[in-house]
Amino acid sequence: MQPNVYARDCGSRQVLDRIGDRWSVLVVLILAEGTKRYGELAQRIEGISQKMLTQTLRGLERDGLVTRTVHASVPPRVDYALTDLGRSLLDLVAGLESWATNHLAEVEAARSRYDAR
Amino acid sequence: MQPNVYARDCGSRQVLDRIGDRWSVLVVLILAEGTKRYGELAQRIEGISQKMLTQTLRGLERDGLVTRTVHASVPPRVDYALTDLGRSLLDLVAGLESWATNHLAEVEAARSRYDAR
DNA sequence: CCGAATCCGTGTCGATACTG
DNA sequence: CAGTATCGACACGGATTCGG
Repeated sequence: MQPNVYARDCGSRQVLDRIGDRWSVLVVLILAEGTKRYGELAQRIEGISQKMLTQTLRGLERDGLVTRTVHASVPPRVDYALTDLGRSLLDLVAGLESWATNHLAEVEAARSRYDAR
Repeated sequence: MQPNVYARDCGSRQVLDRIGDRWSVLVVLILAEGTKRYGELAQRIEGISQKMLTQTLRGLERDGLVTRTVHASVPPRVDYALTDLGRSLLDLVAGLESWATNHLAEVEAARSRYDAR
């Protein structure tokens, strides 16, 4: 039987949670361009704290979606890149991004209507 | 210019957040089958609290993804259904579900490797 | 200098109990 | 049946500090 996302204890829930994570999607989208340094990720994603960026990257690394490479140099340098598994997510997250941008106006209109009610 | 999901104050961030919401995805997937009552949603989604189900449905309604219909009867009856906008999300969330189920094994393997490290 | 770890205020989540 | 109210626990986020 297929994993069931509606079941409480099915791991597929946790997988969905990671995909759904607000920061994970943005990190994956940027890493789609290629290997990036920690600092570049921090700059590109406005509003993310160092703590959450580190935590997000750790989670993605743990789930096998990104690799983390530490270069022993001064100044220190840490590179992140997508794994094959991570790249298999690209179409999906790119779809999310384009849906969000394409339907933003409709959603905002619906919100105005709801709030004015 | 297109909305930029990386910008802090762009509404597309909020749209992404709703799509990414752990419960929203599950609710939308079930409503894909057709109109559902509050109670049926609560039963189908294991582990969701009444509070979060209500909150999730309100959010989806506010964003114009779901309609809420109250029937003045005893016992009360409230129906939820997807709007056209909500249906436009179906392919995407179905894709998320299938990715999660299809790659669950790989993710769990990666986690074991990481945790054993 | 860049990246990670720590402390702490705050908001959000979940469980339980209660109401129209 | 379909919510609302309340409260404790936990996770988030910011600022600061540490470490290579």
